[in-house]
Amino acid sequence: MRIDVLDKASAIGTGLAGECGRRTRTLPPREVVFMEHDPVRRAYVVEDGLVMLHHLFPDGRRQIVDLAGPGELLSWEEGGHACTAETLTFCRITSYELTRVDASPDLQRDLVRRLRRAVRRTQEHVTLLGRKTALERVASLLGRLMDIHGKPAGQGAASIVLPLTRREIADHLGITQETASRSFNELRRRGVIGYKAPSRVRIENVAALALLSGSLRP
Amino acid sequence: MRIDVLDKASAIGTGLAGECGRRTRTLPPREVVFMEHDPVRRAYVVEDGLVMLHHLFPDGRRQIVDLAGPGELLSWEEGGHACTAETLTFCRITSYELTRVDASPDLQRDLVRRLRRAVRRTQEHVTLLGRKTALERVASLLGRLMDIHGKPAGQGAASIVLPLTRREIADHLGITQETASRSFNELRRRGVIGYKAPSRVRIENVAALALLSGSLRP
DNA sequence: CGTCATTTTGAATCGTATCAACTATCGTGG
DNA sequence: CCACGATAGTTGATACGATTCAAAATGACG
Repeated sequence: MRIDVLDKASAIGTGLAGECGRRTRTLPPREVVFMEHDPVRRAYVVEDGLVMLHHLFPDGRRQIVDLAGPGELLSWEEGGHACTAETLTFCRITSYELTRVDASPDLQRDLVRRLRRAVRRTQEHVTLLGRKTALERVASLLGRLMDIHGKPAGQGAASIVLPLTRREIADHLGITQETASRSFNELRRRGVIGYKAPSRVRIENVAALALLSGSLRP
Repeated sequence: MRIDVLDKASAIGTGLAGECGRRTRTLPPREVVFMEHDPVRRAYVVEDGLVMLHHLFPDGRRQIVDLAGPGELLSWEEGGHACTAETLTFCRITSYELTRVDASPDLQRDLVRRLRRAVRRTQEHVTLLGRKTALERVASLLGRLMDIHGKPAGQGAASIVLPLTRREIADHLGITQETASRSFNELRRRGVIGYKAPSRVRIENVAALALLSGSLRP
């Protein structure tokens, strides 16, 4: 069945390789976009869907360094890729040949804007990892996914489908899957969120969630 | 006395504001370059010295998000500054008016290269905060400061002067000052480093330090 | 409807934080 | 130049949040 999805995707896969080194691809969930250590030849922008950037330690520890949603730059580093990029949902990803980027000031300006946003996003994640509690981390992530993904569900509520497992959430937030699970349940116990299936979360109280995510005045 | 240094610096302070919105300033240690929430008007590159970027939580928690050494981009974010920048040593900092950056492709290319390095640096810090132990964090920081700052001291040894207090090191590494201090002493106990004054560290065994900093195959 | 992966829960343990001295260092003024 | 107070660093005892290990419960999917 995994194979089926892959084949289906390959069919859609080839985008129009039209002008100046731009390429758009559609990928199924759990597909590798590029691998750690690969040379960086293109800049990737997520048009639609959610992609994770992760780094694996030699001893098995894993850090999901960044999540990139629609409009966000996935990677445009110096030297080889420092992380592996993998889709979490069906994705449309546009990439630009780096040699061509230099030639087009307009394109460069656009990518720089996205790159600057990526810096800010990553810096914010640094403050999350450096100084937030487990509960604050989970609340922060839910807030971010809500902004990217969430559909309004009336009365200051919203619903989101989590495309990450508890394990992946943990590896993004610098905690363990058990702690992630306990934090979700704690948020539920407090009435901030609700869910029957672990991946279909309803934010019952958006304001409370924002408060719990730290970095907001109490 | 603090006043004296400031005055001295002000004297050196004004750089040649020559071509196209570039400005170079020399600042004494512990001087604010720009403040959180200030609008971003310039891109800053550290020519010489060490600068920290830090973010303050409303409840007093602090995260030192980044350290920028010679040749490294300090800030060029979207929107207002997310962090305050403060010198740790005497610094020479060049900044470029953003409106002029757009106009000069050469300058833009140069800054983009530095910006891409900043992303990688910050991503590496994410993995440090997400998945490393206190000892690994301190070892990693010493390794980085050695690369920036360190002077060879024979037989695979090096000496560095730490321009950060234990408290600042802790706020950079997502630990407490006590844990930072204990980690330093643990490294000393193991013979990896040595010091009499807390800020004048000698790396006795560079290879062992690299090994302890994690992310290296054992 | 059975199998496998994911999630949850519980209990014990561990690493780091916290709180509280104590010591060392440094800049300052007597 | 030395004594002083202030700041920074170290150390110890205890507490707590998160991890670890184990097992049960739930959910996804053929």
